[in-house]
Amino acid sequence: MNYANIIVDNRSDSTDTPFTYRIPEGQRVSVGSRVHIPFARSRNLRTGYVLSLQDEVEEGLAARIRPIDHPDEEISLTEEIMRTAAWMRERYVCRYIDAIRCFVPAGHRPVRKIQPDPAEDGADEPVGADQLTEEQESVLSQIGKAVSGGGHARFLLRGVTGSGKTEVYIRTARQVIRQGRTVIVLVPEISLTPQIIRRFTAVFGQERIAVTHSRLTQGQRYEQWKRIRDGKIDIVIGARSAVFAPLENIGLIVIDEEHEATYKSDATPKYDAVEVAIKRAADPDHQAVLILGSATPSVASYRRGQEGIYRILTMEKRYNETPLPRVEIADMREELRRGNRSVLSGRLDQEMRRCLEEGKQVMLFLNRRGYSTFVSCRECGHVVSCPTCGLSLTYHSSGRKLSCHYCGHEEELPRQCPECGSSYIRYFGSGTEKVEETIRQCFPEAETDRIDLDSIRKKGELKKRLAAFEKGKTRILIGTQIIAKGLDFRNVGLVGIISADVSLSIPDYRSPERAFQLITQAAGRAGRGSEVGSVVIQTYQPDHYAVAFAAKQDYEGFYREEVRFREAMRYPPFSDMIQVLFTADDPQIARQGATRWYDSLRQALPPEDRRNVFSPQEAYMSRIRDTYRYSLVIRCDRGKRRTVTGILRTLKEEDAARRAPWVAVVDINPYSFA
DNA sequence: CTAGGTTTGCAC
DNA sequence: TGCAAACCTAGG
Repeated sequence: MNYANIIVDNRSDSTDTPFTYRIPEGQRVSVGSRVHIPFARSRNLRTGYVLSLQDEVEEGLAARIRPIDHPDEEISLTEEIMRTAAWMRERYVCRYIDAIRCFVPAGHRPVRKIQPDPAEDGADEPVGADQLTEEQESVLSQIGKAVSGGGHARFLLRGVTGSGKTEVYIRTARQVIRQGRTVIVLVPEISLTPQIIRRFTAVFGQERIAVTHSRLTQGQRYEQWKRIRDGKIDIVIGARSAVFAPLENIGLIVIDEEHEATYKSDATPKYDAVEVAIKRAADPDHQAVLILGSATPSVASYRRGQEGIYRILTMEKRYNETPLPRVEIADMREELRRGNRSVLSGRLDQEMRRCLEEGKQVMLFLNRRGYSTFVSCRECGHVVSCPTCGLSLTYHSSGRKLSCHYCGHEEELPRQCPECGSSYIRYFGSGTEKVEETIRQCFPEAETDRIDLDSIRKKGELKKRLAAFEKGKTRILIGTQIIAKGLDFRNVGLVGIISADVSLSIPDYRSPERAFQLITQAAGRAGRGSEVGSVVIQTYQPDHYAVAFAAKQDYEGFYREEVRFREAMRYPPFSDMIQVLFTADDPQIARQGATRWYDSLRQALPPEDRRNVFSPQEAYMSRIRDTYRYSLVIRCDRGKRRTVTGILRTLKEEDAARRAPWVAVVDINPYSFA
C-alpha cells in the first residue's frame, strides 16, 4: 500500500475528512498508526491518524499529495480502534478526531519517571473460595459455555443486591485470562466502588490490573496507557472511559450497574459507554463476551434482552439468604388529612425512634433539589402533566403558566385539581431543604449528618463523612443518591425516602424508571447484616406503579408497566430521542440556529415524521457563563435514526461551510434534556 | 485548527 | 496613507 488516508488532529468540522498522503519507501505505516505530517500552510508538522490505506490515487489528486514526514514513535492505535472510532462518528454525529482522541492518553510522556501509584492493598478480601449459590452456578455455567466457545455473546445479568454478581465477574474473568485473553470491567464511579476493585486485585494481583481513575496525573495516565498497549495488562477496571482501553484480544467486557447514568458522557463526543462496549465486544478482532449487570436494568436494556439481543440471566436470591427488607409506603395525603404538615410522616417518625432505640442507624434519602417545580394535588396526588408527552408540566412563576419540557405545550396554572376538584393544588419542591432542620429538632440526641454535592467537592470529604457513619458515630445520615452507592453499611436498620414524588415528576420520560431504581437501591441498603431492615417511602402518589412495584421489589412487574408507557408514548427503546443544543453569545443567534435546523429537518423528512421534530425551545438554564442556549428535540421512530443522523450530519457540514455563528451539539439519547 | 492573505477601521 | 486588528479561506 502506497497511500494512507489520514485524519488530522484538528478540532474543526471543515477538516473532518481523511486526507491522502504518500507513504515514503521503507516507512512502516499501517491503519491506526499515528503520524506526523505537513498540513496546509503550517510550518510545523501536525499529528494525524491513519484511517485506511490504498494503493492508487485518483488522477486529479496526485499532484497535491505530500508524503508523510514520519510515524510517531510513542503511540499507535489498532485497526479495531479506528473502526470503532469511525462507528462513533456515525453514531454520535461527532468528528473523527473527537472519537479517536477518546482512545489516546490526554497528556504526553511524563517528564520525570513517576513511581506507579500506591494502589490500596486488597489482601483482606477472601479469594472467592466460598460456596456458590445454585443461581450463581447456573449463571456461570451459561456464561462459561459462551467463553469457551470463543465467540461474541451478550448477557444481561439481573441480580438483586447481594446476590453475588461480583463473584460471577471474577470467575468469568479468570476463565478468559486463562485463554490468554483480556478483560475490561466498567464501574459507575471508581471512588464509590472500592470493594469490587479490592476483590479483583485480591484474586488477580496488582501486577496485571490497571485501575484507571480521575486522580491520575497526565504522566501516570500515559504510563498506564502504555502498559496496556504493550500487553502488560490483563484487566482494566475503570469508569466509562475505560471502555477505550487499548487492549488487544479482549475476551470479556463487564459493565456493572449498567443502568447508571454515568455511562453516558456529557462531554463531546456524547457517547454511551454501554453502546461502545457492545461495539468493541462484537468486533471481529475481539469476539468478546459482554456482561451487563444490574439489580435494576434499564428498561431499554431489558427490552433488548426480551428481543433476544441479550441473554437474560437472573439471580433473585441474596447471598446467605439475607431476607429482603420490609417496605412500607407512607401516604402523605393521609398525613395531611390528619393535620400533619411536617416533612416527616407519623410512620417514618415512629420507625426512626424504634430504630435508634435499638442502636441501629438510619439513612434518609433526599432528592437533589428539584430544578423544576411541578404542580400536584395534595388531596389526591394528581400531577398536572402534558397530554401528548406524559411528562409533568413545569411551573414558570413569570407567566403563571405550566409548560412541557419536550414539546412546549402550555397551559394555565389550574385553580382546582382537574382530577378531584380540590383547591389544594400547589407547586412542589420547597420543603425538602427543611428536612435536616426538622430531623435535628425531632431527634436532638441523635448525631445527624447531611451529605450533598457541595460537601463532597472537597476531596476526601465524602470518604471521611461516610467513614463516620460506618463507625457508628453518625446515627442519622441524610443524603442524595450518592449515599445509596458507597459502602456496605452493616448497621442500617431503616431507610427512609423523604419524597418519592420529586423523582417521579422530574420532566424526563425516564423519571419512573429512576424513581424505581432509587427506591430499590435505597432499600438494598437496609438490613445488609443478618437482620431484616425496613424501608419507609413517603409519597402523595402511593398508587403510582413505580412506587408500588418498588415497594414489592418486583422488577418484572415494574418493567411490564413501564414498557407499556414507553410504547404508548413512543419513548426509547421504541424510539431514539435526539437533542441538538445551539449555543451563541447572542440569544437571537442561538435561536436562529435552532430554527434553521428545525426548518431544514422538517423539509428533509417525510410528512409523517415532521411532528417528531419538536419546536425549538430556550434551554432550561438558558444562560450559562454568558452563552445562550436553545434546544431542539427530535424523536426518531424505530429504523429512522440513521436517516435523521444523516440529515444532522449534512446540516453540520452546511454550518461549517457557511461558518455559522452558532455552535450546534448533537446528543443521541441524552441523559437529561435540561 | 492554523497560517497566511485580504479587507476593514481608524489615527495621523 | 499606514498599520494593526478583524475577517476569510484552504488544507491531501
